[in-house]
Amino acid sequence: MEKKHLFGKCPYVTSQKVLTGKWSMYIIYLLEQAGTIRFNELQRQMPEEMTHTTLSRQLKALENEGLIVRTEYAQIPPKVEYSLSEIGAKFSPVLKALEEWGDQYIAYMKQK
Amino acid sequence: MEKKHLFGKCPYVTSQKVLTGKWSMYIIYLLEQAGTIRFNELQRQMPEEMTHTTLSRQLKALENEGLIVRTEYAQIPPKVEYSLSEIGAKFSPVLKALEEWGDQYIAYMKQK
DNA sequence: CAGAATCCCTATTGATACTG
DNA sequence: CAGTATCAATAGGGATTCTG
Repeated sequence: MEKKHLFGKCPYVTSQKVLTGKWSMYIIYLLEQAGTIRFNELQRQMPEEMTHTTLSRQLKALENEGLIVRTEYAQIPPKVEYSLSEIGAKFSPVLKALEEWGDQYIAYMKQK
Repeated sequence: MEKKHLFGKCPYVTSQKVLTGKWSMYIIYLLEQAGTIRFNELQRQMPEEMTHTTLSRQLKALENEGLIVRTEYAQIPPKVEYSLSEIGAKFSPVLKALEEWGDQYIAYMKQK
């Protein structure tokens, strides 16, 4: 993923780029719910199947973008925890609005 | 684009799929601002260059997803207007939250 | 003016195997 | 456990050309 100059001038274009990853919104949501969560547990809680390769890449992308924090414990077997960064935590209102709209949208599409 | 079963159970996954298009957020934003807008005018107001082919595809995708309404006037030269649908208009709070967060994010990244 | 039809090209994803 | 490396498959965007 490796993006540069993500911070342009337009908040919409910027947000869109940050949220490019296919699972980014749900990852942020899970981190917000869990507070802190380990890699494998995160993978298990994803709504659809995904390989750890994919999850790993998305996490790294979000980390590079500054949204999440990765904490590695020097032990064997390895233990790595993820949580939201400060700016990542501020994404919360967006998630809230998104959840409400998403539910309305789902309901609306079902009735058709 | 042509997506099926966009309405799953999870509002986040659903939203993410709807917003997949590289320009979807900005298009919705422009339609919200303009109310009603013609194809070429829409293209001119996009923040970055994009061909009409690409814009056309994104608009069709958003139309298929029910977010926007396309009105065609039977005249020559053709005149087509786009506006938000009812469910599309309800996306407004998300845009608002997104704009705020995007600005914060841009400011945060600049200072680093 | 507002597309549709093509082709090309790249980014992203998925699958698999290997590692400390 | 939590990755990395590699390759194959795909989707999405961009450019060009043609149309009523």
